[in-house]
Amino acid sequence: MPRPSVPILSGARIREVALDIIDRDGLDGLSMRKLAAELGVRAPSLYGHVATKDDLLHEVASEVLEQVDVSGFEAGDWRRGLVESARSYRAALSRHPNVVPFLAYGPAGRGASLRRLDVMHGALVDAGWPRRHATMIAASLMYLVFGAALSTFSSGFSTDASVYQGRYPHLDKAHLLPSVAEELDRDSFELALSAFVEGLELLRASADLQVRE
Amino acid sequence: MPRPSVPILSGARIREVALDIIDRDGLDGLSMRKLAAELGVRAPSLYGHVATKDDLLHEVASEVLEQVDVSGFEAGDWRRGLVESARSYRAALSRHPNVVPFLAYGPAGRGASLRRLDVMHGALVDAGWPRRHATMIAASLMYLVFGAALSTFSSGFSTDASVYQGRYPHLDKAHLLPSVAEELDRDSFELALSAFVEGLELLRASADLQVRE
DNA sequence: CTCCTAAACCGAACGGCGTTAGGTATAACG
DNA sequence: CGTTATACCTAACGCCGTTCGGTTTAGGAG
Repeated sequence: MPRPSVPILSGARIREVALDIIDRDGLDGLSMRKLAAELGVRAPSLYGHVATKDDLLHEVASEVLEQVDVSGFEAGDWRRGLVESARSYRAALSRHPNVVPFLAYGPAGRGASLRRLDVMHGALVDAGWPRRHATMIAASLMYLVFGAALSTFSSGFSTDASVYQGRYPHLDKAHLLPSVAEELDRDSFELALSAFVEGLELLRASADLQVRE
Repeated sequence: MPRPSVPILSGARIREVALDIIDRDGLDGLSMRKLAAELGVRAPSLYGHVATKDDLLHEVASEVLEQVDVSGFEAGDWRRGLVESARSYRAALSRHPNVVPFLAYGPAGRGASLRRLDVMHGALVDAGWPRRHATMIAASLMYLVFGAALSTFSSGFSTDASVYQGRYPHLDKAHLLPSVAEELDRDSFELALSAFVEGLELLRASADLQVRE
């Protein structure tokens, strides 16, 4: 058991299995002992590769966010950039929804995430938005994206139909089926996104903002 | 110490101190033993009043959300209703930001929270929005509100100015001061909110949606 | 006034957690 | 071939949520 001929563990493999467990069992379902067991190893061995569980979670979260693609801004169209980036964020997060609660504890305000925000900010400024507005627009998009990722809505609604029995007369009940809830969540996101971007365009046109086309 | 003449514990007092601890020490800073100690009691005694820690957290979260006021819809103006409800949500959540990560685990899809959504939904339908749109608009507002509550932006940015040293050329650095970050977060929220509502109005006017004034 | 029951707290303990200290066998290198 | 650093291990610490089985007393019944 000591010093195997070929190392069992590596940072990458640990992160991979950790993410698997989180996807399968939820954020609370991940323990260092379980993670070790699934790697064929005992818990303390992990600490040769990972400083702390919290560190590991940050690394996993970063890997998830690494999938986000903000290249939609490259075409020079800020609206298209916003829409496509938002969709990419949502896609990355909804691929691993159980990671989102961890992000809620306060994001890794560093690394790849910041780099993406920097790209967005630069593109918005290039499009003529004032720097402060660029910052606010980027922040707003994060609100939308992370809020949607919480899936507060569908996952909170789709369970336990009996609760609804005559109690909430206005709410329609179609979203009780998981598949419908999922579609509703996607449509809601698209609605929010397009309304937001259209609203920005309106603001740009109406206010004294000189925004380059 | 058994059976004091006047009971030390009550559900309300437990929730109150629990929320204090969460506000002060964060969500992870709350343990049943610490909570008991601050109430002048031992941990097992809590279980006479609370089924489980998770239950307690749900109760505390519900109390926080109880502060949300959706009466803005009563005037019959759906836009004002949306804006004022969103502000009320944000106010309630930013009063207790450390509770938000718990909400991220999946909201209590029941009780007061649903009742509020029902009010919103009803008001939107009364204003002429199709039921499905009403549902999506309510969901979108939740995205915005909870996303903003994560404070992903300012709290993630305002720390550790050294990280920025020349690395993210486009991001301005004004938000590194906490007070500025807070203001920026508020302004970003207002921007997102008004852009969203204006975008909805645009959608209402342009599409084949017959919405009553 | 007494008896009884139920309430409201307690100590001890269980299993699980993240993490550290110290040990051991082997792979890799000089 | 000897040494050293590697990559794993066992044991243990202190914390956690929670359960069990007391123990004392408040509050109502006769």
